[in-house]
Amino acid sequence: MNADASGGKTLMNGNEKLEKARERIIESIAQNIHLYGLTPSAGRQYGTMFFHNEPLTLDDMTEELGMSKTSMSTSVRALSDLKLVERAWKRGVRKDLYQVKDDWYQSFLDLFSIKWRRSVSFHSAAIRRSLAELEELVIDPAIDDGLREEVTIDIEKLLYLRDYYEWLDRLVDAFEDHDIFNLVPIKKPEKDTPNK
Amino acid sequence: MNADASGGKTLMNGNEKLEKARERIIESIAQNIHLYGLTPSAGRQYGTMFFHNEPLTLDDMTEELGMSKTSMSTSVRALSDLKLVERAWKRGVRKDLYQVKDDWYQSFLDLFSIKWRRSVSFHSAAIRRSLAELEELVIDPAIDDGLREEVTIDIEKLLYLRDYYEWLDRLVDAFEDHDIFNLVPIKKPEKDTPNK
DNA sequence: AAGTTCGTACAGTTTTTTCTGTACAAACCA
DNA sequence: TGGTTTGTACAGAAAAAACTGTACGAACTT
Repeated sequence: MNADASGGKTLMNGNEKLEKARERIIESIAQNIHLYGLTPSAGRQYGTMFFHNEPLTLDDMTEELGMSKTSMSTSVRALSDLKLVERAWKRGVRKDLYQVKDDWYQSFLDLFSIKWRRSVSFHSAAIRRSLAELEELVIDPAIDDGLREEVTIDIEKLLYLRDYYEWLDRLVDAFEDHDIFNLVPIKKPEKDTPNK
Repeated sequence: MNADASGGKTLMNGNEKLEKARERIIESIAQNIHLYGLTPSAGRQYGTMFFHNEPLTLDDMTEELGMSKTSMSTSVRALSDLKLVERAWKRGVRKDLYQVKDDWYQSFLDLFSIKWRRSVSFHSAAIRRSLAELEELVIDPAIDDGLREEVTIDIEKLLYLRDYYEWLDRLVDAFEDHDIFNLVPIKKPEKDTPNK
């Protein structure tokens, strides 16, 4: 079991060490993926795929994670919806193959875009409607002055919100268009240059 | 009940209209607050506070939302942790008073900062550790070449992640320092200027 | 066309989260 | 000091979410 031929100070062999180092990262992803609105299981799935150098099938994942194929199917779909994972092809393989997208910067931008764009348009629609209603209400001569004042205050608030979501929309634009990299540049493009 | 003195085309009176307009916004917030990691209930609580022009006590919220005081207490804490809500004081009132922070831009930046900063440092720590272990492992003469190659690949991956989180950290800086407003400016500062 | 294989819809179960009521400590009041 | 009032910890109930097994349609094989 613990036979260790080398004169090292550890009881673990090399494979175990590698596995442990990977496991730590995977667990770290699992614990933080809630920021992406995903479950720890999906995070573990992602992490597993991340360290596999070949694309995986649903059956592979079932094997690796000891979970049902149904679960693998649903969570790989969730990962794909957020563009964290993409399909791959390999000739001769009939099963669907999946692999992680390797550009994490882009994945982050995609996440941001998908999540917040949806939110902005949802909110904007609600604000537009309520604003229209209140602007109609405020000029209604039949309402009393106390109410009119309340309505006026609410209109102010909604105008503020409208501006805010308009700003948020432009922020998403800046992410989508990669303008954000002008403000916060990526240091090392892809390859690391030797010696500084 | 539906006595409507005005000659309007609606059956609702002014108060109902106002209430409906508010309700739409509140529900919109409730449906989207999951982006902040909060429950719809907390969102409704926030929305209710948003339209109240006076700070609210826990008992007020219990009244407004028909939920237990315990729930109000826990979710107002969650809202405070994300700096969406702050305590207020009013002389003569013994109870704790809460109100929404009125700067949504700042709230957004706070959220971003709180959520992602924590994530970055968590990930970075894991990466540092695993990287150290693997760099020790890769120079171990006792491991075979197949394993060494795998370890080398993983080290590459971890270096990539390290760069990525370093970038994310700088991105959070840019938000915290308000540099983001240089890239995506707020249009109307606070007050809306009449006639452009 | 019959037989496989694969992915997912769906219903039911397990697990997790949210919510409530009770209980109690701290602060205030008289 | 004894009596309120206020906020929250905690245990249990209710609600929601995650997960599994079965079933089935679609695509491929022969």
